[in-house]
Amino acid sequence: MNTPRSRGTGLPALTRPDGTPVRVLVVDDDPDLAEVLSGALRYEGWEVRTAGDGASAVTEARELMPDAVVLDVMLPDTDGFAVLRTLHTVHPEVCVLFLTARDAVEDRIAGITAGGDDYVTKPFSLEEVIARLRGLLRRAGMARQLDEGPRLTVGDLVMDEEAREVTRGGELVELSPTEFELLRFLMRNPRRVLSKAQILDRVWSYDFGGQAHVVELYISYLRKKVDAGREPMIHTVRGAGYVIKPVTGR
Amino acid sequence: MNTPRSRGTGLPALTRPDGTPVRVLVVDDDPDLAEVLSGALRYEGWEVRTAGDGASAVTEARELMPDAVVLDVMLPDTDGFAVLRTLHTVHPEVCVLFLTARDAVEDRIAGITAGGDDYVTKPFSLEEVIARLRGLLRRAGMARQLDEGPRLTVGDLVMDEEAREVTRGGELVELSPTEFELLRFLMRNPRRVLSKAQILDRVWSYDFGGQAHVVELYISYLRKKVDAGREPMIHTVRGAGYVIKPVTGR
DNA sequence: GCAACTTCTGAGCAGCCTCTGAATGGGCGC
DNA sequence: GCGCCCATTCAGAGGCTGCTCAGAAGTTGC
Repeated sequence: MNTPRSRGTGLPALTRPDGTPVRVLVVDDDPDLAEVLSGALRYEGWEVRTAGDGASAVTEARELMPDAVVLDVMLPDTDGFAVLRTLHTVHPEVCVLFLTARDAVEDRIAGITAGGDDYVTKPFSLEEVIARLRGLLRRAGMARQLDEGPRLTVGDLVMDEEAREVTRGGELVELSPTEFELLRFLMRNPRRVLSKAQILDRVWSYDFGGQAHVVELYISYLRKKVDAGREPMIHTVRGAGYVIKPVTGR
Repeated sequence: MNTPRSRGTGLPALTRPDGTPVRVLVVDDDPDLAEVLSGALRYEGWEVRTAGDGASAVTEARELMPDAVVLDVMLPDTDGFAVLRTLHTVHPEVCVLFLTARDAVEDRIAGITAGGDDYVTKPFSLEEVIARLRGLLRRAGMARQLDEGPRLTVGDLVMDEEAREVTRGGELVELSPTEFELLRFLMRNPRRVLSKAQILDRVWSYDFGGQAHVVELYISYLRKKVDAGREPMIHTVRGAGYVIKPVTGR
């Protein structure tokens, strides 16, 4: 009860300095997407509210005083830039993660994100959004009390998220982007069996239409690189999914 | 917790002698530009306020007692020089960084800035503004506890910001202005993967409309000069961006 | 006003990454 | 022990990313 834990992951939750849950506001005019996002963020143990347009976003923000805002650039009433400015005048400390279409006018985004803010292009994977948000909050000084900082460790497997570097037993392991994200998801849930459906939902973009077969494929890629010639850390649970756990700890 | 760190970078933050964050006032009548600037400065771990005209600038300055002011020369009510004079009577210690159009009366600027202040011509890059501000504050005796002064080091790569000189393993490396600024940004964030979008935001002018392709190009220029025939320090992380790190450091 | 340099665009190319399909292997229920 | 089904792996197509070259346009300094 002392170290707060997020509901979903086995890791200590990322909380505010006073121990209360991180507060996030999700702003998107697509209710389905907002629902998926807020579900995933609640799973992280965070307090989430949603808004469908710029006006209610500002209202909600005033009331909730969120630590971070996930903000679609294209809104029915205004654009994200105006909302950002209002938010910052109301609450200068808030971090903003923008959601934008890949081919959207990137130069405008470029200006917006110049500060501590960040953006993700649609379609994104939930892991990516969560990772970016965690990065933003960490950099804003939110992570303080519990930090392993930006480093994930399972046994002798270490992932440095900022440097995007993975080592096993001190040896460098080179991973492709998807492999990296898959491993990150596994490592953020050590000793927990993750179903292929869960993995697909989290690691692949929400509009991915493919089969669960890709997960198997990428697990096999990971094994070749991470477990190669060593005591395996990635295990199959037949009919259920996959787990990662330290070799000794069993 | 002893050495204060800036929010964004892993570097020690530049703070006031008493350890509190540097305080900066941004004065520009373009709210978008003011927003981008203050975002970037907050990212450095500084305390920022903004003002849109000369009158509120003076009011804000009286209240905040900033260490530095970023001041647009063209303001709706007065010009920057009048503001400067008022500021100096209120608060003689303050440093001023002027923002000015390229073809503005440069001799007037030159006269004013003789007194230790500095100026940057629009359109500027955020890295440039930040570097100038750091320089001003350092020269005003703000740098105190930390570091290295005007020298950045990553492995055997050394950058002297004031002399605008770069050496690798003692050998001089000659760089064009853009190359220099790109390398500075990389070296201020060692071991951290920087996306092309991030790099564009920071190193190129805020009005640059071009593509991320230029970043690749300039990275290749840098490699030819910095890594030429040596163990490479600049690494590509496919799908993520670029990192600089010392060769030995793994 | 000329020369040297700097910056940026476009095109081509090489290699990597992702995903599909199919063949093979292995565990588990019956 | 048999057969089914789940899981693993291979091979290859296609797309995409990043690197480099060449050249045009703009800028600076003499």
